[in-house]
Amino acid sequence: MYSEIDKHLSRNTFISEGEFELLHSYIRKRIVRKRGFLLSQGEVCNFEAYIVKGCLKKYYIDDKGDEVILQFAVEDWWISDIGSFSEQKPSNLFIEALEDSELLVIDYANKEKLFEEVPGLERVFRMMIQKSYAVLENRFYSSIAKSAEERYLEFVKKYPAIVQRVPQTQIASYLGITPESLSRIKSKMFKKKPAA
Amino acid sequence: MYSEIDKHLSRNTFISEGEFELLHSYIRKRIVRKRGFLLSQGEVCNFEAYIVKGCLKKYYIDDKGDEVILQFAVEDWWISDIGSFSEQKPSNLFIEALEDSELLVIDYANKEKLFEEVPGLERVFRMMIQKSYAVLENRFYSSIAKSAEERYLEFVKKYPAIVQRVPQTQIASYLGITPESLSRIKSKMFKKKPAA
DNA sequence: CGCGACGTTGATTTGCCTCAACGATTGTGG
DNA sequence: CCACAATCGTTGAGGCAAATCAACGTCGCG
Repeated sequence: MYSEIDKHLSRNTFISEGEFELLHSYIRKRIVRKRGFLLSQGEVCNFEAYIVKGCLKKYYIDDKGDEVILQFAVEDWWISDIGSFSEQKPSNLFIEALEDSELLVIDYANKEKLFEEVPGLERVFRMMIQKSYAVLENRFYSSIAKSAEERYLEFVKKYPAIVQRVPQTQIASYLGITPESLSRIKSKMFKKKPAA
Repeated sequence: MYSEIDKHLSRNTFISEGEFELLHSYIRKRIVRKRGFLLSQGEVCNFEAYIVKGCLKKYYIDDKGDEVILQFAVEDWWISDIGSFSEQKPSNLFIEALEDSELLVIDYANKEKLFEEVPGLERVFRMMIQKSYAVLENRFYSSIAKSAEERYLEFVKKYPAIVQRVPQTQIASYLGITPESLSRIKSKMFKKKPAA
């Protein structure tokens, strides 16, 4: 049950057996059923969740009442509202399971304690978030500079697994376009280059 | 000369006199004249820079040869290409001074050493980047879900000082619209609600 | 079995871009 | 110190990518 997260966290830094045990004592397992919520708007996000199995989405509801999907997350990813978590203030976001999911969660207090007792992990988490920051920057660059079609192609290339697992409507929302537009983009692509 | 950065870094964590001195020995002052470059495309970003005085922009050049501005930074902010810095690989970005600027910079090796010797600062920097992440997330949400006009209003509200200091063309680039569009947006706003 | 979610397609609208021209301001070299 | 160039902001005309509104077939789930 812990093997994946252990491997995930020790990718760049040595962590001893004892430290792993400490880590395990600070995290707990959590199951969320399809359509279940890990976080709802208005709550303080009190966790960072590592996904052992399953698929979730993070989104907010815009003025028009539509979902705007910000992130999909599958196995071996983390999901959280970092802003809400790190400042311990209410979130505007929802995190909802798209499939039955199995998570390992750590809460704010335990994360603090863990860093005190295993300083090496503070480094690991700092590097993780630096990496996330760079990824988000790249996504941001695409979103301002590229057309809907380019963004879709990029998405398919980057996350082929998610394209399989998630309905098209939701991918459209993630890309910031309407489902109708995505449908048209796909049919146009298909005419141009009949499958690879 | 160090008073601002000391205050900045000790906002959330206690740092002793001796630790501050260590910090000062690892950073160095740097002056960049208006239109001077702190980073150019192709270089590895080997610094994180704290702005004591001045104003800079970070941008890349898109396929059409246009500047796409990703960040403005003024006094008491940090600027760097985090992706390039943390992975020590070439950057796609430029960082250029919009005014004569005075910076305090720390390079990769010194930052590592500093964290080893003052673990409390690892925490400070982790929190800083978490904060930056949250800010970037918010900006990203706006860019996919909001109209040009909404984004401009948001910008004016959030960074009134920058609106004063930076030409409109550059703000347009930051907002992901053309200067012409921004001009029209402003004139339309002015008709609707003749100043506040 | 029936209802709601999903995907597709068509007609129309719209927000923003592109291209172009022009006046005002800033900065610079002779 | 002036002249000229470059930068900046504005305005107009026309075009295009994607949104909106609407209708319809399919599928899977309760």
